[in-house]
Amino acid sequence: MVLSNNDGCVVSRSNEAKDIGVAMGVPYFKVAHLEKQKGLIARSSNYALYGDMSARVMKLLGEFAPGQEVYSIDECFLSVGGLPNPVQTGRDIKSTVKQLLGLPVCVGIAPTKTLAKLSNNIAKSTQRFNGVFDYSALSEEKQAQVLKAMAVSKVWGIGRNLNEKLQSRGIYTAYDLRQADADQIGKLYSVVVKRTLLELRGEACIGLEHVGEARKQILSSRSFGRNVFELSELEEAVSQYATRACEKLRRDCSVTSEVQVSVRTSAYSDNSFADSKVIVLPYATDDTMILVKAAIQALRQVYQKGYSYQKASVSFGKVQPKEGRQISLFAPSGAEEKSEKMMKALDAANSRWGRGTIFLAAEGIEKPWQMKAEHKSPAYTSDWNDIPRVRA
DNA sequence: TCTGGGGTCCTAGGACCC
DNA sequence: TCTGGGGTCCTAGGACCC
Repeated sequence: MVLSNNDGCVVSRSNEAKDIGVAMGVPYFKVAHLEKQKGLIARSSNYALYGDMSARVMKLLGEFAPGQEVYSIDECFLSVGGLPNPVQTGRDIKSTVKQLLGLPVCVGIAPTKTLAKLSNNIAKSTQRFNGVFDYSALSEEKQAQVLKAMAVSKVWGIGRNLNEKLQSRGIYTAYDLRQADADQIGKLYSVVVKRTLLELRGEACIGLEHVGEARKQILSSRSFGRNVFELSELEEAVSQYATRACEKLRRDCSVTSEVQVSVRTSAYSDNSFADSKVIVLPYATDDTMILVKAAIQALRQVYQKGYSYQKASVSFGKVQPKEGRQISLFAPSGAEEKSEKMMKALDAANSRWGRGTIFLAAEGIEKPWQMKAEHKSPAYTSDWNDIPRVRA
């Protein structure tokens, strides 16, 4: 099983782990005894490894179709409309990824994203389809049958809340939703649910998004490895999170003028506290030093002595493209160029010699608050020191 | 007695996703 | 003792404009 950040919860399980009763999302400490009793193996999240393997898979998949949207670390949509035999393409995808990268993938084929997700779900869970399921090739009766067998809660876009509301109106399956009155559903809930309904009918309402569009909000947030009481330690953490967020910001070629800092105690604590504060800058920037300073300023306003803090986060709002931004009328002349050069040098050094090669002293050195990752697998594909040894 | 019409922008909060 | 992180979109309501 794979654990969330800070070795907190179970976020992914092998079939063997499921078989011995490890539930999705349970806190690690509640199943840790199974390691000794049943041979359960826990791994900390390893984003360097997953990110690298994901990039390889996505690059490969992109070669199979004219259009691609990378939707998450392990999913993408391909537009196969113009291809002569989508099912064959699906099989080719599966065998190529397996051969070149050693990873199993499943393919769902349908006229809309919502139906494609649903089809993928079937490809994954029904053995006899061998990992490729084509909804569009089914007769109308078969399609209805498939939708009747699918709980509405499993439909993409229907979460817990909507599921409850829909059930109270007698809508239990994907089929029930598809047959409902679209305008009425739109009025009762939202256009989002109406779109989902239309997509189930095969009417494409959610287009393929362009890859590489800049984010509108950037967040860096972590739980601490142990509880934190002192402002000085929170300042270190907030400096580090702001630094991370700045790296993301510059990678997107964006700037921000709004820095929000949040802190909170554990939600399970008796003496709980949570607050946040926004600092608005006079002009948008991507300069780590300016943004860290703003973050610390916000933190000092939000900090209250006497609480046992569990988590802090830094988020940038009002994120906009760097190109064409409004520059400052009052910044000292030459400051922009200087900052530009400094950030370039910083990013170049950290990219070449590894994150944290050059950092602000405000982040601290020892970092006793750093999150836990006590069961981490090696970064096999992204760190020279961790390259698998075939023979020694 | 009777007080317009047509917009935009912003924010907080809720819902969803992986 | 111990309970994740990072996003998106939509809506309602307030404030404001001419």
